[in-house]
Amino acid sequence: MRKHPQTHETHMNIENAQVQMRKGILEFCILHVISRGEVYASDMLDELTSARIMVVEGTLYPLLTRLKNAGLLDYKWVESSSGPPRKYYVLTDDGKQFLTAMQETWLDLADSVQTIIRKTNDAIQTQKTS
Amino acid sequence: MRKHPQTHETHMNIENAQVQMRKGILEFCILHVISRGEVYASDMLDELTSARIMVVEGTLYPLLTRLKNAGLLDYKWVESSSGPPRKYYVLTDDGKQFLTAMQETWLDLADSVQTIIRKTNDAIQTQKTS
DNA sequence: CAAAGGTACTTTGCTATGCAAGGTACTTGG
DNA sequence: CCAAGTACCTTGCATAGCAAAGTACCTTTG
Repeated sequence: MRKHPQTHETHMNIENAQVQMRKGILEFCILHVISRGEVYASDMLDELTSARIMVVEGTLYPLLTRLKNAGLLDYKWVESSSGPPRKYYVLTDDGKQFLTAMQETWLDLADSVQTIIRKTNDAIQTQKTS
Repeated sequence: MRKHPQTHETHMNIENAQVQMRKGILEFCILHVISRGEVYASDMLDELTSARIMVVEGTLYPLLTRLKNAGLLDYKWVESSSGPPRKYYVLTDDGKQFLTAMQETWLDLADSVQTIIRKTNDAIQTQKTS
């Protein structure tokens, strides 16, 4: 059964654009937070929220599972004095290496976007003075 | 009864991470390039490639269609002296407004990530001096 | 004009992944 | 036992990047 005609219906609003922009960067940010020392999911949620990077459970848990399966993370169960046990995560050696590579990617990307923005500003200046 | 963990087989390599990071930012970069003046797809590919933002036809054309359908872009056909006619794109007023909002989103995001990176560096310094 | 080659735009099928919502499981206190 | 709190997990869907294949138009060459 064929799908709808190719309407490309979208939710092209700024909220959705923000969601799209965050994609892929979450992974980087989470590795960063874990790199500082053992943390469990709620710690990460707090950390990221305080840095204004919105992330929810339904995103975080599958992501942690993927990173664990990829060998970038390891965890141990730790009893809590007030509730169920928690999974405390740490980076593996592969994870540390991966984080370094991602940081380079991020810095390159941020630089590239800065280049785009600057070129636009240059173009506007040229228009004004001509 | 706890179920078995799900496998979540992934391609957790740095190339894929780079792809993920670019998502959502492409839209912003393309709006930027178009904001400078009328361009057609090959112009955009050249511009973005020269800023080291990799993008291919299979990504660009559907994205342009989405942006057009969302009312952010408009285009006109222009004859070429050497080949088939080209679609020259411009931003609509909505598109300009949207670009402004996206730029704010980008700057916020870049700042948030910078905060994360700085906090990690602070944590490492504290570890060393303790 | 027919074939070949170049340029430009489009579509298909697949995959990854964010997310809302709902579910499972353990602990403590009444 | 039941209710509330905390923590971790799963399901189902939508978005969007991408490789590759397809369509269409134009120019050049014989």
